[in-house]
Amino acid sequence: MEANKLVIYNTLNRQKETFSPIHPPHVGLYVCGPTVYGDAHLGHARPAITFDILFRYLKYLGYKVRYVRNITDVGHLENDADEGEDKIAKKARLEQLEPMEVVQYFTDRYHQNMDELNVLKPSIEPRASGHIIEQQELVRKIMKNGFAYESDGSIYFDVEKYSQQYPYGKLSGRVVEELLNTTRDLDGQQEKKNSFDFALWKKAKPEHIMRWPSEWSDGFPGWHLECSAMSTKYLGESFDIHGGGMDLLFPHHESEVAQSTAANGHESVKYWMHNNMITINGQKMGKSLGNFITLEEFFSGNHALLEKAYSPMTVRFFILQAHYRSTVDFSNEALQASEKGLERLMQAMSKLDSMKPAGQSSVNLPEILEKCFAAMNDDLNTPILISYLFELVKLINSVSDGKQEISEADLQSLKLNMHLLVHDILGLKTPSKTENQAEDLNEVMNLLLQLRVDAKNKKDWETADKIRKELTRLGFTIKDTKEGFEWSK
RNA sequence: GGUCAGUUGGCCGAGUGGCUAGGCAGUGGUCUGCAAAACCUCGUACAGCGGUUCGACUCCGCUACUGACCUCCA
Repeated sequence: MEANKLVIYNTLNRQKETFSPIHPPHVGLYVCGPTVYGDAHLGHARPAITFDILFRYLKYLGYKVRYVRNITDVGHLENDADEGEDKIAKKARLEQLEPMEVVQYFTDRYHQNMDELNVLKPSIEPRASGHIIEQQELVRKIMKNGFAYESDGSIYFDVEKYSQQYPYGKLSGRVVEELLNTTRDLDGQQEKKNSFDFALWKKAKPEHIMRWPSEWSDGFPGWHLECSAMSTKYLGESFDIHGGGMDLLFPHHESEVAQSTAANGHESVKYWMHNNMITINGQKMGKSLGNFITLEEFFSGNHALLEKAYSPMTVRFFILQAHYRSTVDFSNEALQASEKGLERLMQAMSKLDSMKPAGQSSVNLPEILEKCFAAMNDDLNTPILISYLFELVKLINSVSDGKQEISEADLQSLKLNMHLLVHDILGLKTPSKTENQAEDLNEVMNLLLQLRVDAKNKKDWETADKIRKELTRLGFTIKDTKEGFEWSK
């Protein structure tokens, strides 16, 4: 197919490269998923949607994709007074819940948000807590290869030793010597040989609830280990694409590279892809900054910074209107611009079916369509794709108005490709109105019956009777009351 | 402080060594009983200062500003 035309930006080499899978037609894709100890916010939507587009597009190109996106439900130290305490455990204790109860709750909420955003489910969604054995196995492997050491029940990765043999920092562009001077104090510092060494296995403190037995200590896996262990388990020692947010580049992904290389003797990932951040007032939207707006709040409009509610599709479209490697700044004005643009696009989509072919096409449709796919092939340039879609919107509207013509063959192609591009590849759908339908019907019925009351007041019996008769014919029961009216169906 | 990005018209946001991004808002029209929608039209923006070039918003350098990472964070 056109598979060989896809070009993606590989963080590893800081340049665009032609995508060529290791074992065509199969593609292995791993993306860092959420840490489920809080509601997903707008920032979480970005990688989910970015890699959803990649997943969809790769499938369109004919690849057989195995998409793995993990759920992080264990580990990750918290950098505050409760030094060394597991995030999940802390939240659980505060709320008097079982850790797994918290995990379940937020995982379900995350899934619901993703469904609303029309993000396809990954092929496998492994949990870190379900892969402790694999992670321990990986620790042993790294130790056996001599790149880790034990210190008071914890196992640390020996960055210095590793860097003598392999280039530590090649992904994020760090230099080991510089790291020496720039690393802050962390828990367990005194146990490490070097401040930049990172934990593979951490001994649990007494108050730490989530813990597993091991030959080193009762503890929990290190902060970066789960992705290495699970990607290897489901995609193999070498796989095609690893994605995630730019903020994970260092130290998370750098450490993954080191772990995999230390364990296997070679790197595991061919293409690293990183989405940029969503900013709010020019600053990163993030948990630690406390300036985030949850997806739930976007959908309901229930947040001080939101002028109104924004539908999941508006949020999705908003994100797709920027390239995934650019930051995108949140504002009500920008959201509302997206909302209106999306509406125009979707209205054109609904006109497609009633379009009539006539004569010769007044535009070069194949050329525009070619540009659409060229945009996708160019590192998933969705904003460019969308700009061409709006050209097609103009075409659809003009043909519908009888101001332009389209040939039979082009019309078929237009329908097919608009559907493909808008629904299948961009994953945009017409918002479901079912929830509002009952309310809408109520409004419409009240309006109609009020008109009937007005007619009765004017003794316009003909109009009043016509309304009742037609509604009755449609299966409604209309009852006049002293106060006005009642209706049922 | 180190590393890496970015600075585009009212807002958002692409891209390119010379030729229209696109959306939203705004202008003036067509259409229309009115309105809306749709379509057409208009706006000549690329942080500042140097340099390379026939020509730079696009390449190079410097300056300013903003941000990301260096610590959990998408």
